[in-house]
Amino acid sequence: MPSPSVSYAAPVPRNRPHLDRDEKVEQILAAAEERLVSGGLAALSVADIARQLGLAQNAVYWYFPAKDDLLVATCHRIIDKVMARKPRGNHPIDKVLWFAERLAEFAPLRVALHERAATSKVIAAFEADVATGLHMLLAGVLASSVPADRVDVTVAAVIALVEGTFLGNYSRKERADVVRFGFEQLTRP
Amino acid sequence: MPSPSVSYAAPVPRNRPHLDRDEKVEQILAAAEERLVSGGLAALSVADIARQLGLAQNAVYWYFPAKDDLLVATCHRIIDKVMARKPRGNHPIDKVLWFAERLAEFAPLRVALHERAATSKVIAAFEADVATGLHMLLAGVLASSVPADRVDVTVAAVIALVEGTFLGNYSRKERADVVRFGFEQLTRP
DNA sequence: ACCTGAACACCGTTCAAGT
DNA sequence: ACCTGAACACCGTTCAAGT
Repeated sequence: MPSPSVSYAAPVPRNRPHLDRDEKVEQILAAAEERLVSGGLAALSVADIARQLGLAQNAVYWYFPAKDDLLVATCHRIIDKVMARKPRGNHPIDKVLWFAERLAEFAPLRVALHERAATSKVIAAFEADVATGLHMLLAGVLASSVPADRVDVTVAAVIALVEGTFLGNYSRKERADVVRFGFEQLTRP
Repeated sequence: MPSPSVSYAAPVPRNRPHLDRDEKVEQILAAAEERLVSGGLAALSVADIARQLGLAQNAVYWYFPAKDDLLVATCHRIIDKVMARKPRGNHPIDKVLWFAERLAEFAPLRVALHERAATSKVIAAFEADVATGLHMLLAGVLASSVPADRVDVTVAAVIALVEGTFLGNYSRKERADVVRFGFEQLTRP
């Protein structure tokens, strides 16, 4: 009779209730983030993640009922990481440049998110949330240096300026130059 | 013996060399444009187009060796249509607003193009071509109203501003307001 | 030159079943 | 609660073959 230590049919446990749930979610999100940041939406594949983790695809579907939910959760994770870090410098332009650089790291993600928002309600809602959050954040930064009746349109223009560079092939320095110039012009009295 | 007029097995001719080649390409491109403009890259499917035209998928692959080539050709077609129409008004701001509106009609396409450029060399090259073309066009428009040493950065900022609105959920009027304000500020001496 | 048929390797998603 | 296995309907792409 075969020794219990010899397991040729199931080298991987079929179930892992002993592991912490958050830890398992974390594994999935980490794998998703890696793919998403490096290669955009096209690189995010549920099947591929399951393969890497040695799971069946349905193991992922247990935690995230659809790919869009995984996408939203991953974006949330990334944004939280960014927000945890605080920008250096006190001048508005420094803060804006800092955010522009942080966001630029995830430019393909930003684009991918908008692509999916056309089809998925979950993604559209999330994108709207992030947009208003970003708008309010920047409005707070500009409140002291821009006349009140111009804050909204200025904020919208600055955000468009920054995000617009995501669609171009900018180097780090080129983007900084354009954003700096644009910001100074847009916030002139 | 069966009458030659009864054809139960092949109601559609298996080949159509009698049709003009350009006309067949046109059919494919029209179908592709329809999907691309309405639903972005996700809605562009070679299989789906072939289904609509009553062809095998390989019939499409005969004219376009890969999906990326079909995408580029469709974008070319759309851009040519836009460029064929001339903007009204002589002031720079009128021209910019006109272009912003035209481009906005194909915002999902612009985003989809950038998404694919990360993976496909064909798309990347096309995107770069369009970008330089647009840059030169706008530089010509601004040459008379902006100091020479500022033209490049101003053009880059204006393009980023316009394209940045494609990533937001703007109505026609909101976009016009933001672009108008942004353009006036960016081109101030 | 032009097109079909069939296959390949990949998706996201779902159902039924197991522990 | 958690996970597997198998299937479904869809992709883009390729090969071999037909006219």
